[in-house]
Amino acid sequence: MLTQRPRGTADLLPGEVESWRRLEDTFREVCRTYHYQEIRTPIFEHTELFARGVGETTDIVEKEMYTFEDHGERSLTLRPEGTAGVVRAFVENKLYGNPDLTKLFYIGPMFRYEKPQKGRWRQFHQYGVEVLGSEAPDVDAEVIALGATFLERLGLGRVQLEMNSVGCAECRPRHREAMVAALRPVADRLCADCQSRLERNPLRIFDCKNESCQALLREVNAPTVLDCLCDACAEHFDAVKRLLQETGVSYTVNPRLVRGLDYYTRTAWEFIVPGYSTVAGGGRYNGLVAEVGGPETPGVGFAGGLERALLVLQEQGIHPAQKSALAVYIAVADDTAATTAARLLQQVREAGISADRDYQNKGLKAQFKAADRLGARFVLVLGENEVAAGTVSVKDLTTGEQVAVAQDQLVSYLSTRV
RNA sequence: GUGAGUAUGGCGAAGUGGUUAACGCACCGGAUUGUGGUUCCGGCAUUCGUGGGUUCGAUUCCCACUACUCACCCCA
Repeated sequence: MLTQRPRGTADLLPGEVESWRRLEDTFREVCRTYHYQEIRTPIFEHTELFARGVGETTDIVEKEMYTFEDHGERSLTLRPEGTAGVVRAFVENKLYGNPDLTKLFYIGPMFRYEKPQKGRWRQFHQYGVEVLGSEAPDVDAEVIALGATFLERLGLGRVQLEMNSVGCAECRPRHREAMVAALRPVADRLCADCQSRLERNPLRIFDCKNESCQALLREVNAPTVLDCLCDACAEHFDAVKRLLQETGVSYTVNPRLVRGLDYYTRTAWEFIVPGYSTVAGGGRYNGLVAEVGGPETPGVGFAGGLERALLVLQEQGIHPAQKSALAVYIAVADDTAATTAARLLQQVREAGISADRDYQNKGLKAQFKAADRLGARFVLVLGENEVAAGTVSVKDLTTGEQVAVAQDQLVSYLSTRV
């Protein structure tokens, strides 16, 4: 236990961290061009915020939250997603007072108590954006375009955008009723999972992999949400689709697409890597700000998983970044050169050139091996001879050539060659 | 929460109810003087996830636990 990380967590070792940084840098850069600003909110919040915001009946709230009590007997929860905290910060800091739209992005760890498996962790990381203050379909389209641009720039390759509209407080209940009404009479012919879905989230039945359930849906001619959309929602959805077409973002409409959080209204979408899984998802949430106690404010956003994006990249054989190479390795051939070596090492480093040395009293041969292993470009050899002559032997490992350089010329010699 | 599989040195991976647990990679040392990447030679698990049990004897058989992996539910 002592030497074992908690289940569902991961150590990011040197060599992996570089890939993460590249992804984060790319996301920040895309957000900059879309003019979104970074926000950092706490990793834990009052439990109530997620219960209310994400939805009491969602799986996240029902069984996946990391909840604990602090010494003041407050119930706190490690954030399972990013939107609730951002919306809370928006309300608490009265960002709604800003005459402009609030356009934010974030990157950080999220926590869900789940059984870990491929691409699924208890501590995982999401990048995401939220726009607060506009109902315009143009904003939905912008947020989607931002996500598509990011995934494309990452090099994820074939990513599909699936779109749906889940309606609003007016049309959604209507659809639910219609579906339940259609399926209730034949409920006993649904699989066990779908029978519980019928009560909890009928829309999910469309997602069932069981062919008999699909056949039953066709048989009773079950309506999709899109069939039940009110005029305003239908119009909004049409506008979003039209805008995507005009900006060159391709998509498919999937009337069976559902999202796991209660707060979504109208537009919902997922970015899917075919044959693998969803790498990002989002939607509009017009009721959430009011739900957590702020003024009626529409919002829209999306979030994606860093681990999943990285996994897809890895499976495609793309290794975004590697460990940084070392420019200079100082090899000490003789104890009498130790202080000179320390001095030169410091000078080289101060000149902005990466440099390292042996601290394990290795033989010269072993020091060369180490330099080679570390990918060093130059090895500086210092021994009795060099100290006596006031020089340093500089060997270029890529060519094998070695020259003597005056110690006081070393930095300028290296600067022009590194 | 449900189901299945796996668990041997830093990594990968063979293997057997019984004196010294293959091999590969990595690592360390050497092949005469202060020089790497190739080659050659040598070294490197009193120990087979943890705890019980069966047995004269178990790393190999049984049980429990833990962890990991995969799938389902759901999701990033």
